[in-house]
Amino acid sequence: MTAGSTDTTSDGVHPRPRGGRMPRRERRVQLLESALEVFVAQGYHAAAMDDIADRAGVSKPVLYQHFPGKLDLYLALLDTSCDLIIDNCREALASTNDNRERVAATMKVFYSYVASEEGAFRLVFESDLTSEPDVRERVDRVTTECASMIADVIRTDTGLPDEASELLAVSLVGMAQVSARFWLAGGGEIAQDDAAALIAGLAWRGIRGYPMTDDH
Amino acid sequence: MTAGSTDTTSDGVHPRPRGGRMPRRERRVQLLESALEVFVAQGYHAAAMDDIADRAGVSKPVLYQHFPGKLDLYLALLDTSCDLIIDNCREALASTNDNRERVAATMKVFYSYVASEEGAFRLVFESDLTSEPDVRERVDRVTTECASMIADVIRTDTGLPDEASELLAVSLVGMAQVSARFWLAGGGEIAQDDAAALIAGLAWRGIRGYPMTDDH
DNA sequence: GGCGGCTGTGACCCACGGGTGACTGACACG
DNA sequence: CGTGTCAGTCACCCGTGGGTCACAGCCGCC
Repeated sequence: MTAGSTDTTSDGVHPRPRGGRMPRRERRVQLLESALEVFVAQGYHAAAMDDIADRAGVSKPVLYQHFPGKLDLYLALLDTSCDLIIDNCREALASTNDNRERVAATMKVFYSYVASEEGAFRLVFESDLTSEPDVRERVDRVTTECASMIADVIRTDTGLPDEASELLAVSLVGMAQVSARFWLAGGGEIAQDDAAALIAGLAWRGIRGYPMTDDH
Repeated sequence: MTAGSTDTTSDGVHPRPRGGRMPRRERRVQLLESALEVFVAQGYHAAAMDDIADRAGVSKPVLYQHFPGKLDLYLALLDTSCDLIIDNCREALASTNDNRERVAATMKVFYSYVASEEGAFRLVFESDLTSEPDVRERVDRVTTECASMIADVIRTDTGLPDEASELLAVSLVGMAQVSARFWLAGGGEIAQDDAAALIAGLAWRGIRGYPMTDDH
C-alpha cells in the first residue's frame, strides 16, 4: 500500500521509510490506519504512541498535532468500528421481511465483520480498555443496539414481553459474535458462508417457534 | 492513620485495619481474596500492587513474598476461575442423559457463575490482559473446553462432522456467556432461573432437531 | 535473656511511556 | 530575497507503578 518502497514489513510491524511530507488531511487518515493496525495487533495498553508514529513513518509530536491524546485516537477508531457493525446490522434486518432470511443476513454481517481484513472488530469484541467508561459504553452499545433492533422484531412478531425479547436478542448476538470469532481463529476449515449459514440455522430453529411453547 | 479504626466495612474499597500478623498460609489466601476484589473492580491494568496490598492491610513487599509478580498473582486467580466454570460445565453435562435437561443445566451453570458474589467471571469474560499470551490461552480455554465437551454430545447424538459440532457448541457457549452477562448488567428485572430457562429454551429448540434439515 | 527465624515495613530504584516545547527546513508569495 | 506558514523533528519532562533492599518488631527456645 501507499509508499513503502522498501517497506520490508516483515513480521508485523514495519517502520515506514520516514521520508516525505504530506498534506494534513492525508496524513490524518494515514495515522488512523497506522493506529488501527497497531491497536489491533497489540491492544491498547501494549501499543505505545511511539509505535504508532513509527508505523506511520513519523515522529510522535505529529500524532499529537492530529489527536489530543491516545484515548481520543483509540475512541475515534472504536467509534468507526462500532458504527460499522451497527449500521450493517440494521441494514441486514431491513433487507427483508422474511425472518428466516433476516437471521441469515444478520449472521452474515457478523461473520463478514470479523473476517474483514483490518481486524477492527478486535477493538470492539476484544478491547483491553473496558475499564475506561467511554470505551465500555461504546463496546456495550454494539451488543445493546444490535440486540435492541433484533428485539423489536422478536417482540413485534411474537408478542413476548420486552425483557424476554431483549434477552433473547442478546443471546443471538452473543452466539453470532462468539462463534464468528471462534470460526476466524480456527483458520478456515469451514468456509465463511457455510459457517454463517450453519449458525444462522441454529438461531433460526431456536427462535422461529416463539412464543408457542412446544417443548418436547 | 486513616481514621477508620473501625474498618467501616466498607462499601467498595477499604483499607483493612493493618494491624496484625498472620501465619503464612492464612495471609496468602487473604491476599488472593484482596487481589480478586481489586482485579475484579478495576481490571488488571488499573489495579496497582499497592492497591492490593492496601486492600489487604499490608505493605507491598509482603505481596512479593507470596507471589513472584503481578502477572503470576493474576494468573493464579484466573486459573481458579477458569477451572471452576469448566468443572461445573462438565458436571452439568454429566448430570443427566436427557439432552434437553443437559442444555438447561449447562445454561444454569453459566448464569450461576456470572451471578456469583465475587464476580470472578470478569477475569475470564472481561479480561483486559488478553494481549498476554498466558492470559489469552486460559481465557480461550474456557470457551474451547466447554464447547468441546458439548460438541462431543452433539457429534455423538447427531453424527454431524467435527468442525460443525464444534462451531455449534461454541455458539451455544457464546449465547450463554453473553446473555448471562447482559442479564447481570440488567439488574434483575428477570429472575436468574427464569432468564436461564428462557435462553436454555432457545438453545434447545435450536439444536434438538439436528441433523434433520427441516428448513422453513 | 539473648538469639535465630519469621512476618512485616518505609524508602528507594528505575524503566516505560504519555505528553510537550523549542527548533528546522521547505515552499509560496509579494 | 525576506518572510510567514505549516509539516516535521529532537530532546526532554515527569508521573506512574512494578519490583527490591535494608532494617524492625515479635516469637519461641535453649
